[in-house]
Amino acid sequence: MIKMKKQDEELIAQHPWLLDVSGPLLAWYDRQARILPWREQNTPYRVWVSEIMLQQTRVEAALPYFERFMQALPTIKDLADADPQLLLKLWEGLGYYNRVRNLQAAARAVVEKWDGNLPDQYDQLVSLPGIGDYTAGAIASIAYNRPIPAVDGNVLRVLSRLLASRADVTQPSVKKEMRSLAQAMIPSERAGDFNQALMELGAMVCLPNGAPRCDQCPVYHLCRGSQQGIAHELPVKPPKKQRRSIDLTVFILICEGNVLLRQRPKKGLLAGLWEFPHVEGWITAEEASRWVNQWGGKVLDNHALPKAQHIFSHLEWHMTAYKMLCTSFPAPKGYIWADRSQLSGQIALPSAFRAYSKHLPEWL
DNA sequence: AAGACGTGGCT
DNA sequence: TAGCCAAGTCT
Repeated sequence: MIKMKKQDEELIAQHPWLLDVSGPLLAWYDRQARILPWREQNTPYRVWVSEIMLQQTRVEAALPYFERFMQALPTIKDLADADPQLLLKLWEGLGYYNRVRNLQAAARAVVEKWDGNLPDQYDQLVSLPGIGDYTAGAIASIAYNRPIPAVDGNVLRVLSRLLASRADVTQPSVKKEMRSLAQAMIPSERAGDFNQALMELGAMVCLPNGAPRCDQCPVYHLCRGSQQGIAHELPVKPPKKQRRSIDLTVFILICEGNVLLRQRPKKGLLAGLWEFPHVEGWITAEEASRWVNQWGGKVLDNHALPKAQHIFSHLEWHMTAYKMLCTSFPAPKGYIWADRSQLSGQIALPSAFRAYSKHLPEWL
């Protein structure tokens, strides 16, 4: 029996009926759980990689990446030794690219400190880069069946509704309380299944956007939110702030079957990925040609492309672009002339330029 | 504490 | 169309 902190005991004592959730929830999970590759084979490494991929990312989006990643890098040692550019290529299009950098940094630490074996202790897991409170709990419980809570957005939503709580779930203090409650709810013999069942319920039944499918819920009878008719209003979150908007002019420079690309800085947005050269603001075709002249090339043909936009979480790019066929010139420092095969095998381009990059096969 | 950090799907 | 938001972490 895991010892509970005194505050935790008092907290769950206020909601003793929450202890009735695990029974029906696990019975539902046993019937309805999706078959997922990291569930079929829940080795610590596979669980770890899946949890990192699933951070702020839907299962359907992560699925193809997971299979490819595990095939390319079957062990933690392989991950530790991998070429960082290959890692970015394996992550291309998944977003939040720091995740894969941290994954490798953590793999190297695991090889050094624990001979390549992922630890099973929360404190050791949470000390690794990219593994926060949620992920440490998820790995400890799912891979090692340790009774540690794994409270993600799904669980916050499910618990808010079960409790009919209007507390702001983005507040760390509220998350902390939810973690304490989730901790107390864990049946120690099936910790991993219970945590996954809570998340699965949130993903499949207790849906966000005011659309819970309460008629399908195995713990409907225990849910204060549905009893009070407010489940669809929960959880409560503060309104989002407005995004910053940036105008960009993108240069698609093409010369003899190659396109000019440059690597983004090591830190910040899309760090380390490759991109089309661009300048801030919208400029004319003549001004764009002048940039090429400055690099030592002559524009043979200049074609304005349709405007495109890309929405990030915190900013928006409004892009216009010129496709310019030009004479050969040496790539400036930090730039490369990339051909088709490099693009398909080594160069990781962010989806932000997809409106233009999708045409590269025809242009090269 | 609040903002940076991607992307795609759904309403 | 525009907004919401998903198995969060780091600074």
